[in-house]
Amino acid sequence: MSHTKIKTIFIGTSDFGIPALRVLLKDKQFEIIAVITQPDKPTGRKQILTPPPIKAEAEKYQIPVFQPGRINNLKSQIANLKSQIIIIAAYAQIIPEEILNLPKYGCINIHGSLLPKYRGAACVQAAILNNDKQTGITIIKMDKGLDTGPILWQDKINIESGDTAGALYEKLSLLGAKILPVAIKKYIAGEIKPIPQNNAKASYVKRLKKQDGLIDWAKSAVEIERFIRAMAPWPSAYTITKNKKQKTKNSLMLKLLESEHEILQINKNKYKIGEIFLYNNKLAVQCGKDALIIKKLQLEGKKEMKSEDFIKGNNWIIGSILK
RNA sequence: CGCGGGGUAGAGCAGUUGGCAGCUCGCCAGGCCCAUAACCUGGAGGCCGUGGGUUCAAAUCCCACCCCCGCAA
Repeated sequence: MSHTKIKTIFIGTSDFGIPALRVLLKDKQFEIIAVITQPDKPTGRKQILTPPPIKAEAEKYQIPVFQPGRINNLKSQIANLKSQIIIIAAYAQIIPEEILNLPKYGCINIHGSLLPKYRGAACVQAAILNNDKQTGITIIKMDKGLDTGPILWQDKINIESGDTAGALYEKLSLLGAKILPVAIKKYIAGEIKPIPQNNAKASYVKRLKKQDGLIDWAKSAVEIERFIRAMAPWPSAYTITKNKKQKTKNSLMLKLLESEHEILQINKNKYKIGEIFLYNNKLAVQCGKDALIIKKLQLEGKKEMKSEDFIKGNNWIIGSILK
């Protein structure tokens, strides 16, 4: 390992990359010469122009920040920086091949799944949805494909039974920060050789949309419980219910935030699929198989609340059918 | 000026042709019962988000502001 610092550019947008960025900033073997992130965007209810989390972090350390609308436009400047390596974590833009080839050691990506499984954006959610017992972080050397580059390092993490996508995302973010410097150093020292991914085992998960959170009550309670965790905190699992005041509104969106499945010994003909009923004073919904006990929910325009509290003022909902 | 919902008892909600502030749950006391988280009776608990205005009279109508939330991003 040389005594000079590794000149590094960090590219990322969401807070997923923040722990990794911090670790690199503290590590004396790295010198972050620039951070590239998405442009500030209007966000929140007032549409206030807000910088991406990574930018806010970089500015604390007076690191130069670039925010190109398209990273391709920044090609020459990246070349001028003469970085030896580029780290990418959740940037939300495709990096063109010409840029990938600029740094001596190439571009390194932190990905939140055990590649080649779950290439793409919704990798964390996919692991929960598919009932995986483990997921992890894969450090790859990027090539022109989407998350297809050869693997430098991989580390696993257990998925706990109550893990939401949000919780898992955070754990993975920390895991990524832990293994990233190790992987890079070993790679630069020539101690590890990138291993090509087995494309035959690859799967791809596309970015989620709000609409993907719609619950299908015909599925089993076990599946829906998992679905709710996978959609939390975003896009969040939701269902549609008729409003009590049907004259003014047709329907309301009901977000389900936390639940537990329970195998109920009830007559199959007692409740219809999607029907809401009380079970031990708790809110329950009949699913295709078994029933789901709802613990926490949120009505459109309201704060999230425990289902017991919700019932106190909304018992009209009992007996209605969710679709 | 991005669109929209909301602030009423500890919690969740009703209550707009202005007219004594209600419901469910919880809480307190008593009763019933072998017993109870069940049931009955009684009770406490409110600046109706804030400040103005209209009115004999405002939770309700008008104006301004604060706070919370959904969509969107």
